[in-house]
Amino acid sequence: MPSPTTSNPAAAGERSTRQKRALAQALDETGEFRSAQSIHASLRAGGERVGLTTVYNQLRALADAGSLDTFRSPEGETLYRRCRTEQHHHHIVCRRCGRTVEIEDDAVESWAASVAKRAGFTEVEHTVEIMGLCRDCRRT
Amino acid sequence: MPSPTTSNPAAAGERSTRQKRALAQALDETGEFRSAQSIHASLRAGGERVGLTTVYNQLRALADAGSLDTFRSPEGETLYRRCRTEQHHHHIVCRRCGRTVEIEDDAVESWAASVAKRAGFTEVEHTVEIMGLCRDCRRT
DNA sequence: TTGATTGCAAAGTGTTTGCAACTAG
DNA sequence: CTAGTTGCAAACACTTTGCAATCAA
Repeated sequence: MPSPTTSNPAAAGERSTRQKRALAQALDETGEFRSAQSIHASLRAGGERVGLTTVYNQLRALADAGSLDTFRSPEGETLYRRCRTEQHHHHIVCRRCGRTVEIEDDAVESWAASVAKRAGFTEVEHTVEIMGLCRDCRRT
Repeated sequence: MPSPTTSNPAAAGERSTRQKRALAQALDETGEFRSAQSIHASLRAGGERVGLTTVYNQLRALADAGSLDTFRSPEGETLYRRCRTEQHHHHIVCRRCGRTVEIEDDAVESWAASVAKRAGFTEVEHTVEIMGLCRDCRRT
């Protein structure tokens, strides 16, 4: 999306609600990737009264705003995690257990940029998916 | 009678049907990752009479048997591709007109390999999508 | 013949949306 | 007040399953 980014991060009327706070806390507690369903279950288990729809709505909003990293598990769930690095980055995903490792390496970034430029493309953006077997899943 | 070690994967009564053949051909034609829905649509468009259920059934069977690689798209679809050992190439896609340019550059290949190795992953494979505006679509 | 295969219809997932009630500012 | 939020219920998209009809060997 060639977004003319007219969106101010700390945008207009954005309220602080009990639900949002609970969700934010849940995300901070476990820095790992978690599914909406799982987060919702935890909140409920913890006594928080939050609707599943709200969890979905908020997670998507946060992800769209760039505050959360997302990735699809092999089982088909969308997993969310608080962003750790501000910069654009990629992940390696274990195709067996779904475990992910973050990649912070500018090499691809510049590679993609130069390759695109050479082909005459502008306003470039890219996605990279690396899959493999992690150490633990290596033998079986 | 001595039980013959039933360890042959491609064993028992497996039939050759029109549908299976069509599906196999579709998979061979485009060596890229494709969704079940997309494959089914192509088959239908090509005049083949194949049920969506059958496409799903066969793709899953083939994947379980290890004949197909699978991977989840960010949109939530399961993508299938015939297994292969040979390296693949990538494309840059114009997000406006859809024109694609082939990328021939091993840089990413080795980058992906080294990054994966550093993270302790094996049997690695990757996909790269670069999108942008091609020369012709640059100015509106 | 006979068991593998097909594919319609229906059931299941995870996720999104319509929208009336609710609430922070 | 009033626009941002909530969450139930219903809609959705993708995938799987039940099962009777079909068909390859």
